[in-house]
Amino acid sequence: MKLITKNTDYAIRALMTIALDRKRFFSAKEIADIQDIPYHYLRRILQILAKNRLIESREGAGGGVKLIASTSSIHVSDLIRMFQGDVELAECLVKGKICSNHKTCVLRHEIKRIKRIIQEEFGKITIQTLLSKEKE
Amino acid sequence: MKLITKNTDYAIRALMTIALDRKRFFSAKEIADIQDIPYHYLRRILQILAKNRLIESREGAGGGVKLIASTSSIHVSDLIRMFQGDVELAECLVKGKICSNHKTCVLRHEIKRIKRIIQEEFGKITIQTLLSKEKE
DNA sequence: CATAACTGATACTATATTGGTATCAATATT
DNA sequence: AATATTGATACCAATATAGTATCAGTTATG
Repeated sequence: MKLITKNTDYAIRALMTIALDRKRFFSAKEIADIQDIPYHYLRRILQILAKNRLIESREGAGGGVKLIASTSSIHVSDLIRMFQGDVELAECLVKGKICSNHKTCVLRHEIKRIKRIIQEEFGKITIQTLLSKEKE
Repeated sequence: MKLITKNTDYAIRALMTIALDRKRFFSAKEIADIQDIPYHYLRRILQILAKNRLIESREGAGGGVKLIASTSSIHVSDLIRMFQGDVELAECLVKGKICSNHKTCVLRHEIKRIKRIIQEEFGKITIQTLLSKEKE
């Protein structure tokens, strides 16, 4: 059971890296080197973060990305949603046949409840949290 | 994010089905028909449940599987472990290079905590629970 | 203004995981 | 002997994740 995939993980690490200096632009290459993330893969991740307005990018020499969202407003749950899709509502299988019967729905209900918990827990963790705990 | 995969789901439904009559043997075909699960796939799942001593199987005509574990002793967390592997400890990437640095470990720590919670929550749900809630 | 250092967009490939099918031998019932 | 079953196992398909490559466009700077 995998809660966090590599792309989410890379996104978190990239954000933590550029949070260290909010003023300047970090190039993808620089971040990739620091965090040992495959360059091209990271580039795509950064593009997604940019589209979601967490970072701002600048093209051209001396360009790169810089953080625009506040570290405490970036919740890990948001990143998971961005990169792994939302808490997928386990569909009631088999053309409604099963679902009309209560059996599976009980399970679905429980799953939904647990997903809500997970969402909440990951919602408590922000880039800020991670950075501050790191210092301790 | 997928918490429960189809094989776990099928296993749960198969167990709920055979729990309805603990005395007799249900053939894989019968269960597959009732629950609309692909026959061959279900067969493999039943073999795993048998190896884990949740059900007992009998070969030959009139054979099949029957429940031997008590419904309240079968926790969904166990089934998840059986079919989806255990709470995978997100390995500290990149040959220790990253992990020596605290950054990622903070995240790993949080993930472990959340996995523990999930494990606990799924541990609260048993086949018994599902069957009784179904009746309400 | 040419060049180098960048990102945007996008297409492609590789690998892993999950879901599903098929087959044959062995066993029990009738 | 025929039939209905499981055991074991190999295979294939679909999907998701991870990673690579390329080209066009942009900006800084010598």
